[in-house]
Amino acid sequence: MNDKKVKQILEDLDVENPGEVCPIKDVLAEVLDKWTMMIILVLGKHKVLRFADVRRSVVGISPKMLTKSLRTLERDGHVNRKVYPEVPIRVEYSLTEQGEVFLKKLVDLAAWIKPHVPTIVKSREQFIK
Amino acid sequence: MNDKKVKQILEDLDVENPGEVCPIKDVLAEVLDKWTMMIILVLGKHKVLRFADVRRSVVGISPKMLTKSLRTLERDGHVNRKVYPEVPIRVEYSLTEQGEVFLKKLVDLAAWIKPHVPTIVKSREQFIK
DNA sequence: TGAACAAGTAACCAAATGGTTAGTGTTGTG
DNA sequence: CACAACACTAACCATTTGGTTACTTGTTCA
Repeated sequence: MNDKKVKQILEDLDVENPGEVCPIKDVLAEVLDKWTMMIILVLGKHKVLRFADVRRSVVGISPKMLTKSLRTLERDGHVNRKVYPEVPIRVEYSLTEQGEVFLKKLVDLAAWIKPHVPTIVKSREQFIK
Repeated sequence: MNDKKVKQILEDLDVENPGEVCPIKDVLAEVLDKWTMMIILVLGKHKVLRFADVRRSVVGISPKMLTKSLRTLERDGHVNRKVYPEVPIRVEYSLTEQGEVFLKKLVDLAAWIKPHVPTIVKSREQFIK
């Protein structure tokens, strides 16, 4: 591994600067959150979904967390929120271009980690105490 | 984006299987945890560190979280823990080969996300309410 | 004799996280 | 005329998370 690159990233992530807000860590943490990740993935698959659709697709999510996660994704520019002021109201969610980029990275990450998982599971089983 | 691949990952991540334990999500979540990530990075930079060294390098971490994170990393096979039964006791931590692989991926991920951060920060500022 | 050291561990506590349930307002349907 | 549909929001509460502080253990050094 390239030491210079590691050192650079350590600086970028502000490991030695206590108390500082690090936007890189922040953006990463938010996009890699359990529910957020799932929402990006289902929006990647279905392209356009209404609130209730996402709720059905992401099994187990509560309306509270769904709203919260969608707002964060919207705020960070990963998701479009389009409101149709009909009655009953209709709201459609979809990935932005930036959201698509993140989707791609998430899929890559999951695909990359997949073959490592059996080894790790084995390592866990052998770990006593 | 390749729809087949997204569909495959959605299946791998068990989005539609409620209550199931998904090892991929699990392994990802543990390695991407705030403190765990920092520990992998400082071990990548310094190669071998004692408990107190890691504590100094990862500014702000409490001994409780340090122990917990190191145990998880050891359990998952990312970190070696070598005990020298001297007095006072000496314990050295270093990355395993697998840990080095994860380090590389973490650095790649951070490096990749870095140029996206200013756009996201701007998007946040423009987001009202 | 007793303080210091290393690598934790134990006990306690505050804060954050997130689930559940009920409610909002309007309109089309049985 | 009551109820379902939709996209949330508010209030409440249980659980989880993680920080702080003090303690352990055996030997060496002052």
